[in-house]
Amino acid sequence: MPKVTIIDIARRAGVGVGTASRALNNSPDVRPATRERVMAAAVELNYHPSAVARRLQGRRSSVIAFVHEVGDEPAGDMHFKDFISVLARSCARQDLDLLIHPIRDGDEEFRQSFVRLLRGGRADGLILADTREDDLRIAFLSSEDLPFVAFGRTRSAIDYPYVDLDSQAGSLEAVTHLIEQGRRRIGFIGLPLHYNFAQHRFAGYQQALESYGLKVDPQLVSTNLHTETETRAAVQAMLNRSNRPDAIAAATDLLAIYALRAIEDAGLIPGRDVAVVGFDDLPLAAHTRPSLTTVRQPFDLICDLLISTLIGVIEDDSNIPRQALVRPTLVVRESSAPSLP
Amino acid sequence: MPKVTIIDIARRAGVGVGTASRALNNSPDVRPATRERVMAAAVELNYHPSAVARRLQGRRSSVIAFVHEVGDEPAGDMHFKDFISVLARSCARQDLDLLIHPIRDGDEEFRQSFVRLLRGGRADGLILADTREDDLRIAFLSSEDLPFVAFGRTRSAIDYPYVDLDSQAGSLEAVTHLIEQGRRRIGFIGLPLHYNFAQHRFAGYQQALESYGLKVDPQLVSTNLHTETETRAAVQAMLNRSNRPDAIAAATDLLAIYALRAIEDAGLIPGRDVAVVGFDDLPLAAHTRPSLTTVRQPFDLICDLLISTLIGVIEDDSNIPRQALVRPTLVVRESSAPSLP
DNA sequence: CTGTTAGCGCGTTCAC
DNA sequence: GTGAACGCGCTAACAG
Repeated sequence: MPKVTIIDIARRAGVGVGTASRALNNSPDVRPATRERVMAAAVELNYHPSAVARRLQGRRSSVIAFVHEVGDEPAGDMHFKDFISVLARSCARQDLDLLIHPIRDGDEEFRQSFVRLLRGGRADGLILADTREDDLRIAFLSSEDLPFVAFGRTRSAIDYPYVDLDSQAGSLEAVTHLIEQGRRRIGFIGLPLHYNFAQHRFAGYQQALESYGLKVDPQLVSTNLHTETETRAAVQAMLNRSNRPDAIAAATDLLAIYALRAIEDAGLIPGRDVAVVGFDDLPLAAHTRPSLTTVRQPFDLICDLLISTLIGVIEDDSNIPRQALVRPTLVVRESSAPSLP
Repeated sequence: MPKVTIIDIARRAGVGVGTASRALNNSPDVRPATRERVMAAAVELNYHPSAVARRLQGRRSSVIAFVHEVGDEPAGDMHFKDFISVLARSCARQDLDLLIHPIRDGDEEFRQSFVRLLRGGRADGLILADTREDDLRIAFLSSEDLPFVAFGRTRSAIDYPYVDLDSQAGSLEAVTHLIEQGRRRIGFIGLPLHYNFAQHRFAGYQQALESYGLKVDPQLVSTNLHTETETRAAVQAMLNRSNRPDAIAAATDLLAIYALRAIEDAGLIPGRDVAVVGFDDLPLAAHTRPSLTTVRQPFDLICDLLISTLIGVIEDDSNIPRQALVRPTLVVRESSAPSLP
């Protein structure tokens, strides 16, 4: 079966290709009757316009690439599938295709592939995930003036487009919630601080305590956690102190879940004796026992912002803000019950 | 900065566009000296060929789409990121771009988008994940004669291209390993059997027992597990029987990890009193305590096969087998220690 | 309102 | 060996 082009449907409808094109793209200047005939011809011949030809001709952008790093975090990434799916849906709404482009952790060969992608017209813009403190990719893209938006801030000096979760605000809200539940000795378990969001989440914790006149007890803070084993050990250590915490704020749901278990192992009742809050609202979080109070990232909003921002950058539209911060929402569940009198 | 095309570099090198093209694509009929000049001009002008124009002109395929379903499994999908990353690398090796195309669980509107993708030239072929027993997408693609390859068999009557893991063989090997370690009463915990791989994994378990003349005790089999809670309850029930199992085979690492915990909770030592094997070799599996014996999916091989098969289908190359079954490998760790005498 | 024509950037004939 | 010309499928610009 030969490929059916716009010429075929034009002939079939007895019109010129120009008219056919206009009819198909519902341009206003077409007589309804003519449009009908063209549309009919299109379905009859099972016509589907070539996206490639469209792009060559030089119209609107049509594909963007999602760039993420792939390292070897032992915990996998339970977010990824959901996030990418939401992002893809956001793209679809804008009639954009989503390309996936993983780069190896620390590998610096991204330059070639970025250029190939963008200059070669395979994609019109990049969404950068897993941003680091000093991100070479951002520096490179900025210097080459290639269109991108980062998901996550860095502490780079350059002013680049990004969308980020306001982790600090989320953490602040979660810990404030603990305090309002009557908790006073609140510990913190976190990821290595070279992740920006890890810093922000820790900062929110500090801010919450300070605003209530509570002191941050260094003994109750552990911020360099990687594995489950490390985390449980850290929590255990806190619990063994004579003046043990009555609540623990975790930088991540995963850490929070480990904490839940460690608390149980120590013979205490998580949620009652020691309250716990997480961060991320993994699908898992609603199913733990006790279910986990946590901070939810509004993926839909983030993805929409990511795309609209990127489009703004691509089209050089100065009306669209180049930066956006998204407030997360607190989801209260069982693990943060009020403190017993 | 204006877009630099092949014409620019031709002029710059003082040759015709034809020659420039040949030089760039290292066609044999070009004098070395000429080629040098062209190449030099290309780097000088920072030239990057337009992938779009290339495709329009009608050369080789350049992008394939990965289609997956997104439902609401509570456990997230810890595989996804790794898998997609490996797949993307396989694509990159073939100079292919990878498009991501999620469809909602059970949503039947995929037809339009598939056609738009394939007929519209946005992608040249599809990789179908999350295949179901009776998969409408496969039926549709086959009937429309659109190029695709499925990751996973179904029990469809149609003969379609697929790559799949030989789950049964993997499960057989794992359970055989348990038996050889001296285990005799082996339980099985599995996912709902409407997943094809769930059936295969269960079948492998049965096959192993039978080949050693052991009976499958229905009391020791639970195959409709979803959540951690359900799984722990199921394992607990097995453990409470007077004649408790001395090993448990799980259809999934996640289930296996839940089992590990349930065994601990029952006051038994996992790996010693009750051996456990999983399936998948999640990054997590090496870090549990005891570390988890499991069955590893060779992602690299699977991805390469997926792509080569798909290319075969696209190019209608009858030399490339349309079906492939990949044997997984057993990874022995601590959770399957020998049975005590 | 509609038909015709000129590119978009490239690979590929076909003559030289 | 190399240059010129054509066509991939489509949209935009210009005539009618």
